[in-house]
Amino acid sequence: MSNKVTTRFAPSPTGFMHIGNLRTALYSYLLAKSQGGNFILRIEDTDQERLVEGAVDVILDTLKATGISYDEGPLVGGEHGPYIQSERLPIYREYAEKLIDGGHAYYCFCSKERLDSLKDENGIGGYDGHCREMNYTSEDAARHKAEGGHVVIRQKMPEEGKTSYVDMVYGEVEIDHSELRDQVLIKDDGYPTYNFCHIIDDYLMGVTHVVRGNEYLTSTPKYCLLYDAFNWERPTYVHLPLLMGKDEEGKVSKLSKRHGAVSFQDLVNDGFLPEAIVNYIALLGWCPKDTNQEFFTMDELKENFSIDGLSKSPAVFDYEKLKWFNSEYIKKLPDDIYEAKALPILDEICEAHINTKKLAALLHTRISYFNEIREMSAFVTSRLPMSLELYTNKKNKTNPENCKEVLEDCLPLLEAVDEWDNDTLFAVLKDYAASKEKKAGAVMWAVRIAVGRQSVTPGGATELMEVFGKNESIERIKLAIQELS
RNA sequence: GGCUCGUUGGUCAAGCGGUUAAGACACCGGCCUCUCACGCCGGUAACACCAGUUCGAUUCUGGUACGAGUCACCA
Repeated sequence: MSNKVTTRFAPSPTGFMHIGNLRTALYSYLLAKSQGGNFILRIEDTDQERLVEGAVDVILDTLKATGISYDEGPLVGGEHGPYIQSERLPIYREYAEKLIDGGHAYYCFCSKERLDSLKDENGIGGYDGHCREMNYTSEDAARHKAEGGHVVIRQKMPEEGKTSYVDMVYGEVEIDHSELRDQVLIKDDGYPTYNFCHIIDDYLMGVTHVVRGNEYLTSTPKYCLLYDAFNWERPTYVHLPLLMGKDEEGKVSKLSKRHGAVSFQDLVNDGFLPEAIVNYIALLGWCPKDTNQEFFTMDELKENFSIDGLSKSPAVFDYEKLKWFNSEYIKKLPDDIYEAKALPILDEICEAHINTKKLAALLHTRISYFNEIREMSAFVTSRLPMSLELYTNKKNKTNPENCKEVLEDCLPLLEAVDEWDNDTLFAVLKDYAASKEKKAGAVMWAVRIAVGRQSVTPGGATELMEVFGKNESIERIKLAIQELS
């Protein structure tokens, strides 16, 4: 086994990629790649009750979209395969038996019902060591099983003393053995628990640095004990601060579905760019050294990543800042790529006479995610109900009365326009304003409100008219005059 | 409840014994402008608390408070 830094990402195929998991994958990947190391993808599908069809593809697709490539794993293979835990069952069984032989584990026959009865009203508590000294043999276990009984293998925790380890982020963590329960290693259905198989796999796959969420901080001593029982060298632990979400009341807790769109797919479906998502989450819990840079490509992240930039305290996922990052990425998109994403949405919601290309251009600097185009284009797809109040603007000294005048004056001028484009329209209205000794703004305001029918529009009066085309623009102005009468 | 970890503006965060305590998002103001946005300029706003160590603590130690995580035949 080489000394190369080796990390892994070991998700459960749950059917969606939680943004917190994605961040763990990112950091794990970056830790390896920042040191020229190896990155492994392993699928942890030992919970048969939670299997979801197509879930592995979701993981694979997400990693591909974000540019997190793995050196070993499903599809690409590698020297430590298989990389799907359900295909490694005999391995776990073998090692569990070694532990039993060594006196570090034992068969337990306690039924689920018995275990449940041991819990307190809060659901806390559990196994009481009932089968600890029974020394059931594998024959006993087989017989009990055949008779319809429950059989699991449990780890035998030391009764006294404590175990400690040094985490790269949190420093020394020490847990008293009295806190440790005899955890299940192999379940009744024959599958291993996470607590057991991840250790076997990490060891066998040569993982040097275990990067995972901080929810494992206090259970890690149990894993250390397992390494010790096998006489294996413990890996280096890098626990990550949790990603939190904030609810309406302002309470923070582990980021979850109740906090809104928290899966990578949700975000992408809403029109967030994978690069923007990666950039944002990279900075949630990590900060580069000696620089204030905030825009990072994946290559730049690899160059700059280091463990000592990791934070200890939990970070609240801020949707607003993600939106800002995304809008910056959208603005940087070349026009053709931007249009390829924006136009289909506009074409879907707009009638044929709308100049969607022009509208898309107006929207380019205004949206923070592509689906925002839908709400921002509502005024285009239908003639919004409006209040005449909108015609009143202090700065331009406009009000419903003088706006009506302006519109009546401009209507014939506009009807006479053949070249229906922004520059021509602008010139026409500007000339009109000059001839009447009005402020250009006053004229533009009247027309913009009449055409846009809302206070804030993506673009000025003449830009909107270009988007609407001559017919619709004239119709809207006529409607406005009617409403003002 | 036990145990573990954490605590710099509303949010992300720099800081690693002596600083006017960075920067970003959000927010507010100004400029630009046919509105909004973009862009540019500026502003409001923070070291949880109490002891101790020290000439000096945001930085080190202890305690308190608050927050979070964990205590599964889930990972």
